[in-house]
Amino acid sequence: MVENDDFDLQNFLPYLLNRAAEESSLAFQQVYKNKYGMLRNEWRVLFHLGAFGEMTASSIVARARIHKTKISRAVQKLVEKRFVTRERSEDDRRQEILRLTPLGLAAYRDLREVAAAYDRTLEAKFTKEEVALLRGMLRRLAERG
Amino acid sequence: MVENDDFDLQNFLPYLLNRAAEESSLAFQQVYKNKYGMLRNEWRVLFHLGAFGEMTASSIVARARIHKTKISRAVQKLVEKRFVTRERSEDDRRQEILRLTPLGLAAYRDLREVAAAYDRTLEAKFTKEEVALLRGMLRRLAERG
DNA sequence: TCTTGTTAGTTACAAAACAGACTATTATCA
DNA sequence: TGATAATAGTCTGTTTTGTAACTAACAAGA
Repeated sequence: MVENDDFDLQNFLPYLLNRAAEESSLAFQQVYKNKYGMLRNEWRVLFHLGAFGEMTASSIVARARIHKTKISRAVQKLVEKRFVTRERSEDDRRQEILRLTPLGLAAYRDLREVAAAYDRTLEAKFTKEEVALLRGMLRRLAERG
Repeated sequence: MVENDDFDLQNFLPYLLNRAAEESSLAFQQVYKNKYGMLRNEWRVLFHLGAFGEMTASSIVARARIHKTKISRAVQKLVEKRFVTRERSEDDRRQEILRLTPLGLAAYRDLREVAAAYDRTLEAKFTKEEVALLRGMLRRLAERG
């Protein structure tokens, strides 16, 4: 029987990452959920459109690595909320060009401020160097494969 | 509409943490899902029982910070799979004492090996010092509040 | 033209998560 | 003691997600 008393669940990186991700998402989640009735995928789409300008659903899929069915549903909700418009592309009529409405832009700007402020409170737990290292490591862990 | 601002979604810690958590959970998830038909909360319960011995549902709730309805359902599934037994406590008849069966223990040991090996491949991306720092930071981020 | 294949996005149905009500048992305290 | 609150755990109805099939538009070769 294989014994491995060195293994500790509390040190298992996927476990720690999940716990940290869940806990650190809570406070921000309260805001976009209570103030704008959004779900996680909705603010992600909103932020992509706010940050990168008009995009198609598939370009958001490629950039955010969220499954296309989630994007599809998030876009539907955002259109219902009048935060986003969609227009069929002339170049390729399969594509829909997504854009923020003025209402969506206002929500984006508001939430972006909230996110930036919240990020600063998270960063304040560590030194600048630690935060930079953490971001780099998280990026490597988030890579495919 | 690309705006000039200092906030970058790609640097937002909750976003990075979620991405890293999702990506780093995938490979291990394949194993406990395909090999044992388990869900995330099921392996978490299994690992708690394997690591700490017999526990009640509420002590797992306290330790793992998973909602009690999730624990309840995970335990039901594990009992159906013959990995776990439950016995009503004599001291407090509201409580149920959960224990791994020999089958459950074997699954735990197998998955623990897989987890340990997988953790080593994640760690191999960084230096020992970086990994230690990462764990410390993730723990602080996972703290309440 | 006629396949055959690819891509954009939606839909349908099952699986799973979430939230709150609920039962049963124990604890507290006037 | 009796009233009230707290705790352990389950159940139920509603959302949300996951998976795969689907429509529609484009593309490329024979």
